[in-house]
Amino acid sequence: MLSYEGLLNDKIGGHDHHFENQSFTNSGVGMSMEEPRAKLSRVCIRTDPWDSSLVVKDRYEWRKYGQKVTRDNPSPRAYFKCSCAPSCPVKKKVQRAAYDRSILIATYEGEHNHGQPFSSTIGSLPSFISINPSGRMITLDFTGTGSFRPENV
DNA sequence: CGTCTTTGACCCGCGC
DNA sequence: GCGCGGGTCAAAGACG
Repeated sequence: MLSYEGLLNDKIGGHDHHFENQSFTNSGVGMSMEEPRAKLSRVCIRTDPWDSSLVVKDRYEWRKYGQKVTRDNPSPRAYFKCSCAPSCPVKKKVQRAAYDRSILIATYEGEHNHGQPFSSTIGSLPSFISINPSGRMITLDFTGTGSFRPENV
């Protein structure tokens, strides 16, 4: 499978930013100490800088539970939680790349406790960008894996 | 009616 | 001890 981390690493490594590994300190939230080490995955997604919403629809469903602007990035960072399962410890952080406002960096924290809502049996859906008729959000669906190219416009 | 998004405020941790 | 920053939760509103 594609190593998004590697790809992402290569891209970010060139510019180097404060997007390295975040100290996953289990503070404030008394979550189960099943997995002391959460899996961190970073994905680079190309999208439009005009996209007012950072709702990235991958193979899972996410529910945005917060948004904050950090000092490191002028762009707002969005926090997502897996809304597919009630006990999904997976969290996702999405933020626009500082070096390229047209690139979204999604940081996945943990693994899913349930199967994907979308059956990847077919796998005939490479990469698609679906813009909701409401025009309020843009959905990136790369169910096919590795179809998106963070480089070249 | 249910679901999801959005914004603000609050809390905690760390540093100095 | 105080300040800054980051992160999360909660409530309200909107839309399907």
